[in-house]
Amino acid sequence: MKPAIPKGMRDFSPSEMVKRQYIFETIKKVYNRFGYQPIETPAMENTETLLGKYGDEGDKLLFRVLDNGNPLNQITSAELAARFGASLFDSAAFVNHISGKGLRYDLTVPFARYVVMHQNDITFPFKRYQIQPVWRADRPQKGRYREFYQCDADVIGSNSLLNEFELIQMIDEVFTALGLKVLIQLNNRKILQGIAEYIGETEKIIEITVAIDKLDKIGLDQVNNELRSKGISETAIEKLQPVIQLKGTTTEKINALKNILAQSPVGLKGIEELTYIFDLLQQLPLQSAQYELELTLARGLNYYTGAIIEVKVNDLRTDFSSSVLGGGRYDDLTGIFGLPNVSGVGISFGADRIYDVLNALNLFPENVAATTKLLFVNFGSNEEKYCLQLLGKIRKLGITAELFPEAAKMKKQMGYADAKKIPFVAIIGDEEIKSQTITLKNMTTGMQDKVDFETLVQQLS
RNA sequence: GUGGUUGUAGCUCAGUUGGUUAGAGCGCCUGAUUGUGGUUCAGGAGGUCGUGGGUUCGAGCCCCAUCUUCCACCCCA
Repeated sequence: MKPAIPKGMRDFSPSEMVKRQYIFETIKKVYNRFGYQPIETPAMENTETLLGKYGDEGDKLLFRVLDNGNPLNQITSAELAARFGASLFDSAAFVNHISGKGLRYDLTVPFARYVVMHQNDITFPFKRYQIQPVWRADRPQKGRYREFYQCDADVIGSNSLLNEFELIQMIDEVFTALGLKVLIQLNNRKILQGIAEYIGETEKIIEITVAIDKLDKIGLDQVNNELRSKGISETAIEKLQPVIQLKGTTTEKINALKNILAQSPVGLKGIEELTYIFDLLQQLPLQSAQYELELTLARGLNYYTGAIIEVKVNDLRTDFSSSVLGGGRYDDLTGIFGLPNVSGVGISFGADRIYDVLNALNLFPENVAATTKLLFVNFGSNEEKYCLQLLGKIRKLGITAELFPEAAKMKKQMGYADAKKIPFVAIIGDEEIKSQTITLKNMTTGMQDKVDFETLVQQLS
């Protein structure tokens, strides 16, 4: 049979893995330094944990896993025939009947489930990070994969806005370390709700936010058309115009919003929250990340209730427009799992997109590919044993070294070192063993020398 | 889910209006060089032309279906 992998999923070769690990390590280090602790959850969750958490669109994108055994055995053939034959055959119910679990769609919902299940062992506020793949049955395209890694950090059990601030600091730390210029866009769901109230369409907040989220992409006219098609009244749309077109500095925008939302307690609360965060950012400036208030930022996920965070690449050398991070606050995510009134706030780096951007911009450091430093040529069993001793010593000193596993032709062994870009080769035969020396060849210059062990170590470190 | 696009050697790609035995570059293997890679030279292996149907005397090329690639929409990291 012909080897293949499922649509939208990828293999990663060594040259890619060293770069990927560099990203993961950078993020992990920052998370650790801020006191976040790692957890992992299983690739699969029960269907009922997943369903209904990401909206109708999200439900469609869930990978469903067929029950083990033959789930159809549980249905009698008569029943099946009746269901299939009936015009009202409920395919969704049928799928649920034969599939009790699915691949996780994100890390936030499994985390909420985790928190509820382990609430007695957790000290709140609980700061956790989680770096694992998630799966979405989306059509693959630029910056979009069916299997990709999210790098989440969340704080659960604290309402303090200091958490939002800390998350923003971590975003800055990570992208500064990676050398990537980014723009952190901030918004607040409460402000969006206030705007919906202000224009008299409180019920349509989701439709409104989804539409205005596209302002950048499709322009004002198209946004208004979409609002109309969602049944928003003309007067509401008219009232909305000056709001979504607000220009100026963050302070100017906020001042304008204070007037507009003066009658909306929720809206004012949102402004207060944002102001608090912006004040902190002013007192303790970020290292390299830019930030702004972006009123059209909505995010699709239903569960955000406060802060909304999104990060975009801010480098003219690339037109990569997808977000490389998303996040926000969700006041009652654990409620549906039976633990009400616990607030959480978190962020999620999209590692695969960050990889694509760093690669396009050539921002991976040269030395990420820290490969083998020294290869011992293998001449046979006697020489092998001798080399193994030296190899052990070298590795103890922290130098990456290997012995070619068979006494192949010299050409083959040298070719291996060359292909693997190993900078030094140690050639040890009878002669060298007798004289207690090592013939050390520098593969870049092509020069070689007889040296003792100390000199060898010196050359390699 | 909607619209478009792609598939020929390990990789990148040629392949004429449908016509004999499907090519190139790179890579790989062997040798020139039995303790010396990257350069050079000589030779060699490697293809169900994504898959399944159809049209035709004849299909890599035309038609249909399907899978895959990439892109846009929806949505999103």
